[in-house]
Amino acid sequence: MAQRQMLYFLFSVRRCVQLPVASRLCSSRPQNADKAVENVCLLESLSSLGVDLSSARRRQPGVLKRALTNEKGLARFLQSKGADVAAVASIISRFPRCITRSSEHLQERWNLWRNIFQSDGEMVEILSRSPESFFRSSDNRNLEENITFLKSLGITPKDLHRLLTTAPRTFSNSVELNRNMVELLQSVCASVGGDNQKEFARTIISKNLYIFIRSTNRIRANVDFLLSEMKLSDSEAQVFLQSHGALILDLSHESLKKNLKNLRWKLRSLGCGEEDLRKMILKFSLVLFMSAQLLNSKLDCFLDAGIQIQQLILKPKVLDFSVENIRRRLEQLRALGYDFRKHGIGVLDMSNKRFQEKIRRLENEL
DNA sequence: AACACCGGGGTCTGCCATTCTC
DNA sequence: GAGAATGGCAGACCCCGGTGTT
Repeated sequence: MAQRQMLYFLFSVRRCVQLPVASRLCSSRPQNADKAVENVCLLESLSSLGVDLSSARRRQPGVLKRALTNEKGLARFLQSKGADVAAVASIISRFPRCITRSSEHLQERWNLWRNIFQSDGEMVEILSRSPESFFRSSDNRNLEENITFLKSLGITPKDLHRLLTTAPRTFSNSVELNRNMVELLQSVCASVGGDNQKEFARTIISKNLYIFIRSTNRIRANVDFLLSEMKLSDSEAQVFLQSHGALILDLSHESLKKNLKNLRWKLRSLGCGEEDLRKMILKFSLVLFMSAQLLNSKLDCFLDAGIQIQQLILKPKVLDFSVENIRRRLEQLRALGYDFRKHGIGVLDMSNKRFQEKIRRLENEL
């Protein structure tokens, strides 16, 4: 008991609480010899929780050598929040360092996240999905500052929730990293003549929830590339970046270059020029998101069905649907003798429900 | 009623390399 | 020097329906 009180004292004076409270002190060897050796008691304890030791060892071998850990406390904590035994085992197996967090630390971090979520269950779901996002950093002050910072940008509670749900890693980034990203976005805004930098950044974040888990280098490279390749005017650039263009920034720089190169090549081979390329991208930026192979196979589906490339350039949104969906629809329309030259391709740009209704109407007309 | 325009919603981790800290 | 903390990367859409117009 005295030992435990001593531990309590030690933890309370540390800035980043990492040590366990109600943990096992089981070390059968002297300190020095212990260094390179796994803690047998810990291994047994983890096994009893159903942890996949080989997975844990492969990911973070150092954790298995620690004398002090809090796996039991962690398990109790997570179970009290609604996680089942299998979920706890899976979390530890995938991010073993989580067992080095004290119960107080866990409670505090949980509370900080919980302010943004609706329920514990929702959080358990995210933690099970991505244990690393929650546990990788032990800095609760940084987490708090992050939330304050993100709120200060004017991000709505709804978007904050979406951000934490979709890209939970954002909240484990250092505030500096996140701030750098916002500053980059604001400088981009200024460089394209925008006057409301805050609004600009907020819009891009809301459109692209993954932005904070990308590097500023990537975003900068992609923005520079897109603006110079597409020769956009300031106002075009502002609109583009604040709509679907925001999503394109996610791509690895190499993929973006590759995809644009392919699209340019494909259009040229069909007799189109730079203006057609620009038109297509501005109308439906996500055309750049598609891999060369996927894009080409979709375009070929349409062309093979007798649709003109100019029709696709004017209505590129039809490329948004999956190849299977496109094939199915084209087949249904072919069976009905649908004439795209006469009726256009708008029929292909509908939700499935609406499309099937349209097919029924066409059948009745026959 | 049928169509066109438009924007929204879901989705993303697990690993490696480097830097920091003790 | 070991382990912890942090930054960065690969991978590469699809679908729905509200609403205004004709």
